[in-house]
Amino acid sequence: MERDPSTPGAPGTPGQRGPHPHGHVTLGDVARHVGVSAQSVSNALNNPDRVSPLTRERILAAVAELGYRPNRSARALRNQRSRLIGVKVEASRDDRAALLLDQFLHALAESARGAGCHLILCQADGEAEEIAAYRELLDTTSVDAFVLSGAHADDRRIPALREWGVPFATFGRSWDHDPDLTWVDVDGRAGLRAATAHVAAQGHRHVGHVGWPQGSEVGRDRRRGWLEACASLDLPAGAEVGVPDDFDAGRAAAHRLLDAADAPTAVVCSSDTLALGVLRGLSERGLHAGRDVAVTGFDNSPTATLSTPGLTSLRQPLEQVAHDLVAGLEDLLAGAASPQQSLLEPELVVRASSLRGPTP
Amino acid sequence: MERDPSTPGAPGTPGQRGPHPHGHVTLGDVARHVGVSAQSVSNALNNPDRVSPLTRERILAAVAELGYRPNRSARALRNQRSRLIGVKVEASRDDRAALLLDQFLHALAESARGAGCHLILCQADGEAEEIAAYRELLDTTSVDAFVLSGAHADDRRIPALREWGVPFATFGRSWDHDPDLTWVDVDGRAGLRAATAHVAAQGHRHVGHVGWPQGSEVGRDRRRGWLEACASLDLPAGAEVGVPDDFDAGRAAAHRLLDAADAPTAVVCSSDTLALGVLRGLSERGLHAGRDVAVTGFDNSPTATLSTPGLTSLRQPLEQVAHDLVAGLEDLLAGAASPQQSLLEPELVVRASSLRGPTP
DNA sequence: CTGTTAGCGCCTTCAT
DNA sequence: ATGAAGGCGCTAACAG
Repeated sequence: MERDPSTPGAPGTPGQRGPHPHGHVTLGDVARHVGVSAQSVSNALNNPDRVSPLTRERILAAVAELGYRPNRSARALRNQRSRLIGVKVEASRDDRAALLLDQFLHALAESARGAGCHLILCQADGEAEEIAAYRELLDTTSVDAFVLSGAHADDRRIPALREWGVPFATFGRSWDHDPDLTWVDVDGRAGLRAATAHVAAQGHRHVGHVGWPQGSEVGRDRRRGWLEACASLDLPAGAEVGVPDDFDAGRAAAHRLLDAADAPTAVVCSSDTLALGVLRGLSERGLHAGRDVAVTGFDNSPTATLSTPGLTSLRQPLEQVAHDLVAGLEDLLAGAASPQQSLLEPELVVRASSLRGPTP
Repeated sequence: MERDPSTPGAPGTPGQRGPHPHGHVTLGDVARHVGVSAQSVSNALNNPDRVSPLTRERILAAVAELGYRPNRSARALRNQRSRLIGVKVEASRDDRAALLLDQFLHALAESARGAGCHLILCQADGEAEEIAAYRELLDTTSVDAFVLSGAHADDRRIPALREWGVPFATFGRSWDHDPDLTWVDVDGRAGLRAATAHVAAQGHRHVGHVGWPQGSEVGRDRRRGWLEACASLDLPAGAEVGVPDDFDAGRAAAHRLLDAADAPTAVVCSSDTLALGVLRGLSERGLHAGRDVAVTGFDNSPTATLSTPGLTSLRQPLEQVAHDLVAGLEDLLAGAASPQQSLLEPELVVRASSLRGPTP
């Protein structure tokens, strides 16, 4: 239907846009049209100063007229550079990362385009599978570089890619102070400091925390932000619950915190998932988030907007993250000596769950 | 750092895996290692019967030993086929499509891998931008085919791609009964019939509907499912509200329905976004979803799991959608005469919002 | 059954 | 300033 391979190249066939069966305009077509060599066309486009201004003019006009675009495969073959960046997608889990993936991919695709690159996806569920998928893309010369998301301490992907000698940048730190790693991360510690300061500004003095301090540097880091803010604001040491990052754990955590003698009136959480669990926990006790207990999350996931009440959360600056990742890769590909590392502050998005006013 | 372009090919350099500066094993390397021509190696891999079993054996052994993988660019250049499928990602909107994007992409990447293909992303925000992005991928010979999501009536992308003669398949119908279109869609009408029957089975007789019947065939189709079920179950004609697909509209719709004299005791919605709005509307009136009023949504978005109470919803079989899309594209690329079209049933996922039991 | 030839479209190198 | 030659890695077509 859309294209019938059995009748390639019949002139006038839909999709026929040049003298070739496949309908693509090549360097040679432009050259013939102008009456110069293919080489001059290539130069006019890639080394403008190697060609006289006049011919350059004529060539560019022909390029525009014929709609010439360089063939990606030919260029990649010749230059040993595909202008493709490998990215993994994984099965959606109901956790923070998954909810943001589309926004992140969009931002990354946009930044890549700015660098003249495209994203190629690979699919993998475990770390081993992911490494294998990267290896395949690399062995088939499909990519110039990779962007890894969710880098963590003891990340096996990092030594693997490094050993292969392929440039890569990570969203998330490795937490081992590796000076040779190109990374971008969001400062969760600063984020929880901001959330804590915000609820304190609403008059709350007993600020509890729900997070997952074990097993993850990210969790420890966010918790540290809460602790630091409590200390610097002279709040009494708040209660905290450390749980895995899932909804029911957040729900249970809310009950545990509120059952205590010295129950907090505000709860800052290390993720939206946990915060939404806390919201449910509150509602199960007949309490209203915001009016009775302030609650904040982390990630500003779409869910945060849609929960009842709206969840105050910390927005990750994904556009900036994507931009810095691509810039870091460009540096690596250009042979930069020292890798870029950038730590970005999340932005507090205030909604009803942390405000005393009537629940809207 | 990860790779220093200024010292390519020093033997023993990380990333050095063959005799070439870039460290990739080529057909020629394998051929030399076995003592045959490059052509025979190619044949052993692509036309096994054109080579004697014994040499084939030896060649495959060498391929495995050296870790040969064909160079994607070279193969694409030679075959005029990139084995890349173009897919668009757009800025996340808080609507149904965006929340599912990552799941869909994952499923699609998985299916593509089964067909020996990869996904290449392009980024675009409006329809015009999207068409331009496709055009660029096509002109640079970057893709063999496209998968479009969210096809709708009067979709300008469809005639554009068709005119260019490039194979494509759409997630969503065009609704103009186009027999030449390869599409996969989820049967929203069947979905709303199922949701309506489910709440009826809970004893509800007054089943209202909140959807967006104007401006979208999808909305009209889903509404029709609700109407059909009411008719076939002998339920009295239920009240309905037609609104745009957003959270606040759902919230307002709940109030409008419940203010009426003959207020429904169950509300089936055409999207999770609307259903979540309805949940908030109920909670604002002090009503409990499930116990007081049954509510169902559509999409089974991550949010449905995390809302309070959990939202009964209709899960789209995205794995099957992805599989059928890729199968449809393979058919097109193989020159099939009649395009595949498949309509898949969503699966009702029951949670507390539609159950009379105590809100868990 | 195997090898040689040629060329996909592009760009670096080297003449002119 | 321009063009010719050659090759990136692969495979269809044709020898042998």
